[in-house]
Amino acid sequence: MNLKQLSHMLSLSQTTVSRALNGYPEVSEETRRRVMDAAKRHGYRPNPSARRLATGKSGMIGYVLPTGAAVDIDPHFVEFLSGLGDYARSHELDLVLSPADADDEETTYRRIVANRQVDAVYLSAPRPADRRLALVNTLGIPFIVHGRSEGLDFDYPYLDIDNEGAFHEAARLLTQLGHKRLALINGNDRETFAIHRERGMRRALAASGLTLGERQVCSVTMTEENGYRAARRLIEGDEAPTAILCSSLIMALGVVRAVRDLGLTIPGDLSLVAHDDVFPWLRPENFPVPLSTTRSSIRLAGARVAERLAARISGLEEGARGEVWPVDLVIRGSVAGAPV
Amino acid sequence: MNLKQLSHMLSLSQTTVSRALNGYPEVSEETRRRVMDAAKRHGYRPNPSARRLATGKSGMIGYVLPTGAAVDIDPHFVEFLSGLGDYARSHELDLVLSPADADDEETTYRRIVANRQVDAVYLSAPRPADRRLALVNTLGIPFIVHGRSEGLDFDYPYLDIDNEGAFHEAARLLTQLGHKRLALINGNDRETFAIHRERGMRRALAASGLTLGERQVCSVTMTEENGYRAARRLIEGDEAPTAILCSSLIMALGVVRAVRDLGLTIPGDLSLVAHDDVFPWLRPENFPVPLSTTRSSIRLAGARVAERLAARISGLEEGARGEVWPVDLVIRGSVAGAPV
DNA sequence: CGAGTGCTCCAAAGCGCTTTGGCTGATTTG
DNA sequence: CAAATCAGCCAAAGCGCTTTGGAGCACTCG
Repeated sequence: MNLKQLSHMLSLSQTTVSRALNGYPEVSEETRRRVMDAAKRHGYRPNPSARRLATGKSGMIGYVLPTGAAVDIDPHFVEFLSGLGDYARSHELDLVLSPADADDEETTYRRIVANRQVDAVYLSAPRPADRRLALVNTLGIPFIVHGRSEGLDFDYPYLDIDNEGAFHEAARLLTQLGHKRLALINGNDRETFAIHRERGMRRALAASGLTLGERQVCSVTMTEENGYRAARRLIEGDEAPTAILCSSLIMALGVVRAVRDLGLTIPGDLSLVAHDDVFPWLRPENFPVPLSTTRSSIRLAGARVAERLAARISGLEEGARGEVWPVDLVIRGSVAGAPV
Repeated sequence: MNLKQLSHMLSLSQTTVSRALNGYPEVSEETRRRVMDAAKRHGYRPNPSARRLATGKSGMIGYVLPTGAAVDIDPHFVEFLSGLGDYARSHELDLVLSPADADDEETTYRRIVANRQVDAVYLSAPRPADRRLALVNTLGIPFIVHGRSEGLDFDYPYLDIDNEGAFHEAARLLTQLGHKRLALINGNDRETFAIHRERGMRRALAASGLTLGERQVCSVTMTEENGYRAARRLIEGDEAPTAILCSSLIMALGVVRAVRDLGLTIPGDLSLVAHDDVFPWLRPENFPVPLSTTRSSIRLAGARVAERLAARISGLEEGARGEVWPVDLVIRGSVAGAPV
């Protein structure tokens, strides 16, 4: 069933039918109703390729997926996707994942924009002075960044959580509990979120006249194993920390294992706070000792990004609005006063 | 730069240019070279919407993503995606995720097929007599199933791992070690993979004259928490098992925690084997006691599915070929003889 | 009463590509 | 040597939709 057939059986022109369906004003309400009715009854659905060809719009949002033998997609991605999908579903938006060589995402961005495959894109895991943002910005396609960059000479729309504030609060709590030697097990410190977390932590320490030594900061890919290694290195080094901030629950698993292996206890010997993106399959309250966290649902962020993307596509949102969500600090059993 | 412009500057017809570019034979080699050259030099790229409209092909593969407030996307998905992306990237294939209400995926399948949005689709997590397969099969779009269904009156192409064999082997090992009371912590038993695993396990037990009681089998969503609960229920019940098979590493985390909470040890009091899909961020060898596993890389499966999908699209693969991959049984410290 | 004003609706021109059905001029073939 | 064949190219017809530029037809108003 296509437009031609439909309009023919209604004895109307394709123009009128098209307009009726797309809510244009120059068609009478009665006609519109008739058309809508017939369309529904015959299950008419406009062919998206044709529409795209005519309008240039696709009803899809894009994401360039860095891939490669050595590249692992972040497990956070799937939760973000859940949220995105939640919103997208109710608006008949599809998501196009364009796999790209992790070393050369630019070509892919150019391609999907040139091809008009998608109406908008979102970017994630931005770095300071991220070239992708500059590219996408000049390419002129609507976009939203999940996270923030830094040191760019233009503004852009983003959604981020207050990573700095979160780790500031967490560190402040620990210093208030008397901890003097803190350490940070962070994610990849080329990404802005990690930089912000470190910054927040340093600021809190500075307020108590403390500092964070170079050796008290680890920056690694967020795996259980890396959490374990980092924790061992920290604890077995001189100046062993009495409290650790950790950038992910998965790494926290490794920290907990390391602490156990070393015969220490949480929170007796070590206080631990980790960031929780709220996974359904791994929850901080179920850690051997319930884990204190800075919490922010990455899933909700996904839904919000989709919502804003949709708004930008339809012209409802414009400009470079940045949105920063506060992060909850949730205290559980894994923190205590500094050991004496 | 579009076809018209390009053909004009070459003083050729659009027909000829199009044919030259698409490798049709009715164009001389010299002309072809000239055209190819000019196309590359001017960075000509055919507009995919136009091409799609004309050919009906899109260069994209589709996946219907079940979503909903209560629906969590399986974290395995992201690893599968890594593999899929790896292959897709090198073949300029994009992946379209169409979010669907988890209770009504059919509408979405119909939509994406009717719309010709994608050239092929893949389905995952099939159930016995899965209606989606029947639907997709009659819809006539190329597809591949990751996993298998059962009880369907037609054949279909799939890629699966030997779940039954894997759990058969694992269970056999345990019985050989003298275990008499085994238990299974399985995934959702409405999905075929879970059924196969249980079947394999029962078969192995039967061979030793043992059986698996109803109460020795748990079927739950694969989260850490559910693993913990299931383990506690099993161990604290009467007829506590001396060995547990577990369908995922994430649940195994919970099992380990439960065992600890109860003051027991692995493998002294309980032997544990889990299925490992090979996540980069959680590895069985890094469990407190290195975990024995049945191992199969879900990432490789993703790549293979993409490869076969591409083959089907271009007509290189036909028919209902099923492919079943063997699963490695990897013995580590978490199994031992049955306690006396 | 004639011009102006809305309101509906339509024919036709794209959007950029592929593909069908020729049309040429050169080469073979009986 | 006329007829058949063939390689190489082209014009034009779609694919199914949106959108431009009117057209027709009441009505209103000075």
